[in-house]
Amino acid sequence: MPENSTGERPYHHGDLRRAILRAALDAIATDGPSALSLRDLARRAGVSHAAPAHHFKDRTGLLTAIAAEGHGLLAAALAEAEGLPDAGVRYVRFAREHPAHFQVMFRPELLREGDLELTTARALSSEQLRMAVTTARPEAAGTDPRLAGIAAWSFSHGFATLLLSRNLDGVVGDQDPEEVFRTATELLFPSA
Amino acid sequence: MPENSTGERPYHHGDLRRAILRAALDAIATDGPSALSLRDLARRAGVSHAAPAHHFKDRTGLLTAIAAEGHGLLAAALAEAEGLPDAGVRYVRFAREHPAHFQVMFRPELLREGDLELTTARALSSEQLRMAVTTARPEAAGTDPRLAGIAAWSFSHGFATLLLSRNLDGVVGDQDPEEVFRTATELLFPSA
DNA sequence: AGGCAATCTAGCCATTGGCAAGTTCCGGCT
DNA sequence: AGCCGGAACTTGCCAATGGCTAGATTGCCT
Repeated sequence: MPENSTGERPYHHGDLRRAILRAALDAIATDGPSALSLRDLARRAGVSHAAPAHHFKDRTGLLTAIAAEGHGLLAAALAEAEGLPDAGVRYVRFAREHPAHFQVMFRPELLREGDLELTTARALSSEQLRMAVTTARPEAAGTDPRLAGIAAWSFSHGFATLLLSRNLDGVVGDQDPEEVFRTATELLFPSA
Repeated sequence: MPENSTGERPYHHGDLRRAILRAALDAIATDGPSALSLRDLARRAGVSHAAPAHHFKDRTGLLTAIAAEGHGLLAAALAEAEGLPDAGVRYVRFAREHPAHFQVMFRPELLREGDLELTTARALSSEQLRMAVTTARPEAAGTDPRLAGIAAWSFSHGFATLLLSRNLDGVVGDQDPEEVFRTATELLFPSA
């Protein structure tokens, strides 16, 4: 008898997986992945401490699921990009809009490397990365696209990383980070 | 009586602080900062589990000390740089030679932000960063040095980060990462 | 209606970080 | 020399965590 009147929660949560994910993203965004506590997530969702394990095997499983989701979101964002600079802007925007995903996606030591969902999602996003570089620089046919890709990715990734870790606060000031990135991009890739 | 003949360790370690630091750098370099266990470090050094706390208040204190040391090392490395591209190369080289330091230095959530040693060491390295940019680009007088600094730092930091997190393995292959970075730099900063 | 599998709970264990109180030792001062 | 203050280290403790196992509950499918 669920005693549904007031306060009493039903035995089955209904959407625990998503609830845990939401809480995890929230916690990671504010305190980083290291501070993530499965038991705390369970408490927030109002379930027992062992409940999360049923949806994500372990801590690593949870982080892996987040990383996979992140790669999917990133791939979608990059797919709409028009030109290399725009792809970079979208990369940075993704990092700002999904800081928790971003902080987890590129940390192999936190992830279950063999995971299928992760592998396929990662393949998607890398493919978009590659696409953005190869299709968008017809005028620079002489340069190695592989090298250009490394350069563009390093630049965007570095900016996003430094931004999220608040290491650019002093330099960017109150300007819009996205705009700063855009102008910096024009400095490095004077194609536009 | 220390019973110095065989096996028996003296009550005082002699150089515990350094021993703990060495062990910590080792552990972080292989498993990342999240996997760091104070008790494990104590075991490795052959002391009790509470001994480390005497030299570094807590986990945060240890990581803060490492970060401060790292900023000092980075500042020293950058001080010898000749030109912006060379500074970038040295930045990447520093990350490869001191991966543990590098992985900790730019993670505020792991550090005691008020710490004096950290603050001063960080001031040193940022100053060298700024120097490398402002002094090395006389021909591009028109461009905002602040923006050029962001661009250069983002690029170098991104490359170093992606390299350490093994996200460039597939792209760099068996080439020398430093050489790859150098040629990528020439692509972005066609001054050389 | 019956049963099965997914979902969730309860309890246990090893490990960890951090704190407090006690012990050993070094070094300086008289 | 003797002593004494403080630094270096230890032992013991507590709360919290991740992960495992066994058991309870429930929705769903036939």
